[in-house]
Amino acid sequence: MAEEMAPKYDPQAVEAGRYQTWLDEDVFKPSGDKKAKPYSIVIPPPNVTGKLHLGHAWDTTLQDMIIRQKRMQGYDVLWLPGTDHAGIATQAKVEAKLREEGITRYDLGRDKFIAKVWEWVDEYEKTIHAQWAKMGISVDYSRERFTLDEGLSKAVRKVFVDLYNKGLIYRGEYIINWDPQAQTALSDIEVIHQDDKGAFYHVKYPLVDPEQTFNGKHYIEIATTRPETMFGDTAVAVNPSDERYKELVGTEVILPLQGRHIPIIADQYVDPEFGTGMVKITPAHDPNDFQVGNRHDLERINTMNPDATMNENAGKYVGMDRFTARKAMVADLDAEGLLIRVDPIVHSVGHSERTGVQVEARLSTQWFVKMKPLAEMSLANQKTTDRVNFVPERFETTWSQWMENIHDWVISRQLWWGHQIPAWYRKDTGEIYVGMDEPKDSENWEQDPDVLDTWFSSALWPFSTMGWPDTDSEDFKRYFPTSTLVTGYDIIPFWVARMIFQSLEFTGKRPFENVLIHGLMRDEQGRKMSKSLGNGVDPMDVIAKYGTDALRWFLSTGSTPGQDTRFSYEKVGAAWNFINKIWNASRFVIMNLGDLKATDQPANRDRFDLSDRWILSRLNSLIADVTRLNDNFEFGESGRLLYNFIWNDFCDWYIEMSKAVLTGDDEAAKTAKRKNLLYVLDQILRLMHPSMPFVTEKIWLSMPYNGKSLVVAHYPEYNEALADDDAEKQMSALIEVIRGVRNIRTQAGAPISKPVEVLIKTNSVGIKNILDGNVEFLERFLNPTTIEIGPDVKAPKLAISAVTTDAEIFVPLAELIDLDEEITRLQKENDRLTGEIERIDRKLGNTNFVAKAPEAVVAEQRVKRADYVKQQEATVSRIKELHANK
RNA sequence: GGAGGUUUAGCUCAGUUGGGAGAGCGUCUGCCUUACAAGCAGAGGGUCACAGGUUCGAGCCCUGUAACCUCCA
Repeated sequence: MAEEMAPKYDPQAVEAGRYQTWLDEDVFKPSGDKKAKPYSIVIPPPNVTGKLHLGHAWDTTLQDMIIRQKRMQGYDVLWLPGTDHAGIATQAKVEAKLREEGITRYDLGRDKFIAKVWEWVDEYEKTIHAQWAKMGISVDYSRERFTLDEGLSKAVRKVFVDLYNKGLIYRGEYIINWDPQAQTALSDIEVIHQDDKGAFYHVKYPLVDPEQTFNGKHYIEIATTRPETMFGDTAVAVNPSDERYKELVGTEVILPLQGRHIPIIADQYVDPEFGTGMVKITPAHDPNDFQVGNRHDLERINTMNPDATMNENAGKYVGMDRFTARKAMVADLDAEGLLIRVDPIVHSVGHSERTGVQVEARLSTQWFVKMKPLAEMSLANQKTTDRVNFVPERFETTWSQWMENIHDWVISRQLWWGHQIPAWYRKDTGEIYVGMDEPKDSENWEQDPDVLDTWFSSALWPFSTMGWPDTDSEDFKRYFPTSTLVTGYDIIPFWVARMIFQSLEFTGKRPFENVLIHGLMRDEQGRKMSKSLGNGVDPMDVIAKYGTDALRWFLSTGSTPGQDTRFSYEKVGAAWNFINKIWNASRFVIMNLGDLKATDQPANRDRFDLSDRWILSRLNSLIADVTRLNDNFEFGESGRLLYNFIWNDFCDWYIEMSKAVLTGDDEAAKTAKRKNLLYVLDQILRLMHPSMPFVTEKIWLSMPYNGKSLVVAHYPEYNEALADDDAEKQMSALIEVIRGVRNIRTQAGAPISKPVEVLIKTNSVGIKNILDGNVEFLERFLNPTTIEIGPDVKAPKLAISAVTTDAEIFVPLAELIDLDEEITRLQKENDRLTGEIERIDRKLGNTNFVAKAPEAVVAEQRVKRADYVKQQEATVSRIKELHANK
């Protein structure tokens, strides 16, 4: 039964309770239809203790659009949701919370601490679920996964053990990125480089040999940005080809403040152009120096504790924080006359992605994945038919370049929250055991206390969530490999790349056929949204203001694939306006259905008027275009087409024209019109449902149907029988005439409420027939006193005119017309037409153009020319007449 | 240093195998026309960053330059 619709779209009223109804109706689960093709997506799992931001909202909206359309198209659709334990981020949060209570994780101990984190997880998971519900995403909750689930943890252990046994995971001492606040190792991509203010400290390193001088001095000059690591220096290096320092190589200097004798060595690594061309080598505190140290067999002296305070190797500076120690040492160098000068510089400094503190290069024993073989395999796979399609394509370059320059992946993290590394060390011998389960004589072994990098488990997400390593599991067989993955470009190395190589390595297949990459959501000024700037926008606030559908429409159509987008409430407001337009168009249709019984078919063709044939033809090509564009993930383009069709074709023309019929007294025509209005609206709602599910469902259910839910209704399909070029041409002619008269009215300052006489002179039988056949529409749109149409229509002496392709329009407005003004206007029009004709003549006069351009293009120019000429002739003769009347 | 992106109307952005550039918002004018005034009907507004090249023809393809942004080293 059609219920009364409010005159204004109210998202709160529309959305209330709807999501729960969908869940109750269980429409988000796969159909399980074995004859249908499967289509699957796994959600990029958000941090379980985080909150969804606009980036998530964007990401999930795109996925939901794809999923809802595929579901309506009859695919057996699975969208699998889940969350990520986010090791370092989550642990940092809980530790911060504990700090407020004045305790540390060590006070609690590992087991109690982890229990505490689980409490948090349970609480925060609810937030994410509530947000997903608000967003309206059609995921299958019965398959929801968490990266620390038993099944997924088993997958993690299996992958670790297998890679270890294949020699692709190893443990070793290496210089790694160290977060001194979280006190854990970080992988290279968890380090954010940013330009910081620092200084080059020029320091004297005295020569050991009392007889030796260099440039007449008894010392050499070393420039360093990190004097606090000085106590770890084990050499000074110069470039072997640097003539200036050749004589020094092989001699020794005295390490200032410390007194140790260290050698001067030659190594390619040193850039002679940079600084003084001499660098101190500190193998335990710099990754490059570490490499130099390996080449020259230098001692590695670690001078810092894990919390970045100085250790006993730093002499009297022991216990000082690294930055305090820097100041103290510089002051002491100065006091001893060893500081030459301090040059301020801006240089790139690594910071922890999570805690923001300056990262230390630290020597330690960690677990690594040997990346080269995995990277090579991934790159090779892109040359096969099992390749991953990056959309847009250019992101494949981002990925492949990263894979080509790959470094080994540090996977151990000195955290408690995560997958504990399945490696055990024998207490007495130190022997290493790696396995799925702990050794039988577990009392003799101790498990590695560290956990794995979170990305190690998310890399398995597309298949671990499907039941792997149980390769016989139904979901794994049916829905893996997945169809499409949707994520931002910022996460390509972290996640996309790792899913690809882990999937290829362990399942022999790509994890997904397509990876759709979107950009970043920026603020109104184009800045990245960030906590520190405080410019983040909570999607829930946007929804409270404009509704989910408006936010979704903005997110899904407001951007180009791969491109960043600026958020603004104004844009969401525009989306609201559009939905309000749909709402009101629907309101009009539903209010005018009369006693029309349930139908989802158009009227019989023999009852069609021109506007019916036209709108159905337009709708039909819209369906083809939207389907094609969406299949290519071009949602912005398809959105524009939908917007234009609904607002311009459907609302401005079709509905307006329908009023002529609906207010008439031909009952059969009325019924046909009602059916067609309902049909087109129904198709529109189906097309719009994937991007704005709430409002379309609400409207659809208030139509005289027996439909259960749009979620599982059929998506429109192109129907050859509805294509009608003839109707589209005729309608264009009709619209042209109506616009012509409207233009005249504006020029004359004659509002629509003032009836005017309309004269249309045309020699074209076709045009006359169209106009005669649709005179009811002309009357409705033009408010004429009389309309005269034909070849013999006489141009009135005083009238404003307009010229269309095959007709001249006159509106006699003796009292309103300013002859000179009208002549000037027509003269301008004449000039424009002259210009157009000249331009075309230049083209057609070019023999190369006529010879080489496609025939259709040449023909089109000829048609255009003929049209312009006709219009010009009419304009010129009109000017003459007006002159004659002066 | 390497790679990628961006540069189109006042603002934010589209522009689908090259065939005289569009939208939203804003501006101006006129309308409370029975779905919508958050609306309707009109209008104005652009040497498509710059310089070359290819082509009958370039916003689109090629080369170079500039500015801004991002990633990597």
